[in-house]
Amino acid sequence: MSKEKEFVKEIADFETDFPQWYTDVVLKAQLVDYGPVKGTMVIRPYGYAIWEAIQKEMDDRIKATGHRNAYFPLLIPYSFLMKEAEHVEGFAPEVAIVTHAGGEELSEKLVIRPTSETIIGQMYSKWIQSYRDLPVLINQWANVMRWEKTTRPFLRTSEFLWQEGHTAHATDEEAEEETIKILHLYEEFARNVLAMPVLIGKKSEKEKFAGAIATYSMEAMMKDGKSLQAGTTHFFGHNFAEAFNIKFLDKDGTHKYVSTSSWGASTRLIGAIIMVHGDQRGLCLPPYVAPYQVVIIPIAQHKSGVLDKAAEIKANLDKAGIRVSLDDSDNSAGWKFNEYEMKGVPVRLEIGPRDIENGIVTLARRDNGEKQTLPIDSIVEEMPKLLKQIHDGMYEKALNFMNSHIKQVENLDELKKTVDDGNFALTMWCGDRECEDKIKELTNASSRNMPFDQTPVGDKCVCCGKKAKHKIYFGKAY
RNA sequence: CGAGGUGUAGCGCAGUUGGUAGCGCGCUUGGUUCGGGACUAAGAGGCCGCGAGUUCGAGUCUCGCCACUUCGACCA
Repeated sequence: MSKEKEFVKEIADFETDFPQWYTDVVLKAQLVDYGPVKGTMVIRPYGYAIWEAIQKEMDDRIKATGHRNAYFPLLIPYSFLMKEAEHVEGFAPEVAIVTHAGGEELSEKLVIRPTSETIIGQMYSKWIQSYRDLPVLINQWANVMRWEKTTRPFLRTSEFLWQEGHTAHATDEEAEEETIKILHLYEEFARNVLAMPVLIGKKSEKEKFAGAIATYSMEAMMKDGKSLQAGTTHFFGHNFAEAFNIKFLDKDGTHKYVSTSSWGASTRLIGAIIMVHGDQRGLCLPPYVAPYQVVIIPIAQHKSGVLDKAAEIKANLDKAGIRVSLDDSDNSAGWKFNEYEMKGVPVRLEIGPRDIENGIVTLARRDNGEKQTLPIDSIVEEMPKLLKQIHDGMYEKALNFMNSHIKQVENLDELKKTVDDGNFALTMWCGDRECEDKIKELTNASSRNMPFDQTPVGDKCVCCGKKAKHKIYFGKAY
């Protein structure tokens, strides 16, 4: 067996053992390490750099829609969590609680935030007095903790990083409009930054957020045909306003409850990138979030001039704002090729004595494996165009994959077969919780969401056969 | 919480009937290499998960505990 095949064997087989492949890649590409506390992960510099790129792009978009960043405390009085009935029911089983501090038992237990609706609601009740104070549009970048029973790096960890937006509005219409506006922001972000196609729509009652009137989500399809909820937005109406007494004096001189929304996207997006774009060789990072967009591998670097030329190319790309790394370690060139392919670097430039003689570099694309040569003089000019091409190619490929794995179904047998084969099922549903539960029990698939385009694909519920109310996606999920 | 599995070098593992602690990778140093995971020589590295017991003697046998892990169950 060749060395190359042995290497490939080191990562679990992509086709047959996708979960293990995922874990291998996450650890071997040095995105994370397991933390000493069960269920936590240490995000290593290479993984964190992806998060920083996501943060920057997302933050720009959030601010462009008029939101501002703020920060609220990590610890929340236990009583706050208790104020909204559904919310406490949803989150109580998975919160971590601080009982002691300063060497004494606390008179009131403190919850480590699983999400910040409650503490932000408390503050909004102080801050909001008049219709002139509205809307309040605040976002925070923070860590949260949910004590999950089983965990997987990025996809479900006890502690994770996210942005959570919390808004308060004068009317329900305005608040719901906000949740849908942000959902579209998420979709645009996934498409243009992560090269990741998603399905957006409304969640069922069963799947919605604890305490919400309506929850919307973007669902991405992983390479094994399972779904990952990659971002959600929630419309609360008066639920939290009543629980936290958030009222304003309106123009007509009467006190009214505000209407609130919240929305979040987390480090789970990194897991989505891995499972949407990865392949048997490892990660394949979308150019706009890749910590290094280009890696330069000098060949026979001990020969005079090679490292100098490589450094010169790096300096020029640096100047042009391209994220670039030069690996001048004394590992062999072949080792480096495999290393950076596993780490998902979009573009590799090889520069050796032969290239220098000819005034060219050899260029290899991670996304499709194509190799070409490029005059050294044109690298800086060509690189942004190439990165765009790679991004577009990756989106196209993922979109084709998703579209070819969505099947219309009309009955339970078809639904089961479809999701078992690694597809999403698009179908009609009567809207009853009973049918949804039955589908989950029979097929292990859950409802994903109901698209905004509700053009029917039938008139009978896939489960009970009665008149259908909603067009909806079902799929197995992470 | 239920059922299984595993704890031995940084990582992955072997260790027979109880008798000096091993292998591969990685790491350090030197030499030869360098266009798809190079070769070679010499090194460093151990509380065998923790605690009790049996024994002349325990990585190995017995009991207890702890941790991790897989599959369920649970779950934004």
